[in-house]
Amino acid sequence: MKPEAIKVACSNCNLRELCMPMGLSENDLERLDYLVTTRRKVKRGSTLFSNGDKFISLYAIRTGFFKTCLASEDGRDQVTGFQMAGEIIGLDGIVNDQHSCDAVALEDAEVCVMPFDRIEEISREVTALQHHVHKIMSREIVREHGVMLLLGSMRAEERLAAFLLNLVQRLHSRGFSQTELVLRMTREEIGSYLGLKLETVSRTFSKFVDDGIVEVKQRHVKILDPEALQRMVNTQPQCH
Amino acid sequence: MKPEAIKVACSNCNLRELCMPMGLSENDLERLDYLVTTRRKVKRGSTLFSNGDKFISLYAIRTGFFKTCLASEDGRDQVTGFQMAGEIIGLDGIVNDQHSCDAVALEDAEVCVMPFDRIEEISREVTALQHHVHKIMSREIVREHGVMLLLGSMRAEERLAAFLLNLVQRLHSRGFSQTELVLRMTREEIGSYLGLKLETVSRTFSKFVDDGIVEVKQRHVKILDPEALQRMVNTQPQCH
DNA sequence: GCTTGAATTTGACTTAAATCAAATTCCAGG
DNA sequence: CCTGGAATTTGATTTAAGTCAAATTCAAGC
Repeated sequence: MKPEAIKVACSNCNLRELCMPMGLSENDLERLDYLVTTRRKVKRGSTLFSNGDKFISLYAIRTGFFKTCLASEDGRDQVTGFQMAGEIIGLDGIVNDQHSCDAVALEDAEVCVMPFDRIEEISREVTALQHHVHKIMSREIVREHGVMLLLGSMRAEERLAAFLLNLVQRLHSRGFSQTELVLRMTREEIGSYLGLKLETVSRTFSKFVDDGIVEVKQRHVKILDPEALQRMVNTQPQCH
Repeated sequence: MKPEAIKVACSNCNLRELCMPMGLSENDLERLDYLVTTRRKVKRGSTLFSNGDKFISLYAIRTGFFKTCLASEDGRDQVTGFQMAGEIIGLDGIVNDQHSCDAVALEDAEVCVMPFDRIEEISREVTALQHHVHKIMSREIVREHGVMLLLGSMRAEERLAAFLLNLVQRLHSRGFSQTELVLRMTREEIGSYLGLKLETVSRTFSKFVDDGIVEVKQRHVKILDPEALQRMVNTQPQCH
């Protein structure tokens, strides 16, 4: 796995607004260019890092789509998240200096490699970066709270609705359509993330189609009635 | 809510090993005493902070027991964690400068108030603190991964077994018994955390008692067969 | 353009947990 | 010590999702 030896500059990357703190001075911006040492390409299906790997770097996703998943000793497998361009991956590794999950590319991807000791070094000097790192970690904690709410108290339809809305919202903030998306993952991976079996995911998609809420052609999804999805997520099922 | 005006020193606190980084120089240790501005007492049943409150400080729990919970717009409620002495609470607030969950004391408690701007300031100068803050946040992320696995793929018995083992393990590392514990929360709160209804929690406790795995007298639990619990967590149900 | 294996859909049936309901136990406060 | 409300337990029943199985669609490689 030979890292590409491209010299990289965050300062003129078009994902800057997603990865990096805003409103930096010229001088600080220059410092940040030293965060990313190299880029690394990850082929679809291969792992960026695996459970047990030594933790060295965080990764900013430049292109492509990842899943992170946890495998317990027995065969159980839980997808803990799906990550797309502009998002940071690898935070799980900090606490024990080794990764505790697998990060698998669901399509050919490229990431910016940011050695964590360098992140720590620069954030001692650039306050905006320090804030930013803290916010990224806090955001991940809050996201996971949301997933706990989903897994702990929602029914299958609500889970899938929340999942679809979350995906299009993130895609939309990256300039993609608010109503159409291509799923990068299988029904089984969606199911693992949502705590459902793949058959249930498939059936729930079919139900949405019957109800005229979405159109589904394989992995292509068009959302016809976003409000209906939103209502499912917001509304407690039925109060008897 | 008048904060107590006690001068506080982490350097001779007996929870130091749980809250604070290890192996500091005399000099650095002294700096850390400026982290905690005040202590605050929280009565059983009242909140340390609520969803929407402005985020100012992290809190180190000195005594007592908390739950954090998320309330969605509809009535749904999800307990996202239980926290005990030596643990840090409030990380959810960093990302949006306001808290996104409620922290409720389940018994009379006292916390050390650590203004976050001061944490950031000192961690720019004391590298060990910087590392420590990062590790604490990463640990929370990894903990939540584990909860996702639990909620996404475990059956009721496995969830409760994992819950009990986690509690005694944390209590044990605080010098308490490895086999006996007093639950600080109701069956309903346990259920909310585990994604189960309170009746299911109660039934599962009863089953464990029938099987001779635990003794339960109200909130007092004695674990008779920890290995049995461990097997439940480790072992995939039955492979047909 | 076939072929093959993977992914997906759909149906029939089962089951774990939820729901509804009632009885019991336990405290906290008068 | 007694009382009332909350917490807990237990039982009967329902239901959402899981399981098992088969058919269908799709996509990648020859």
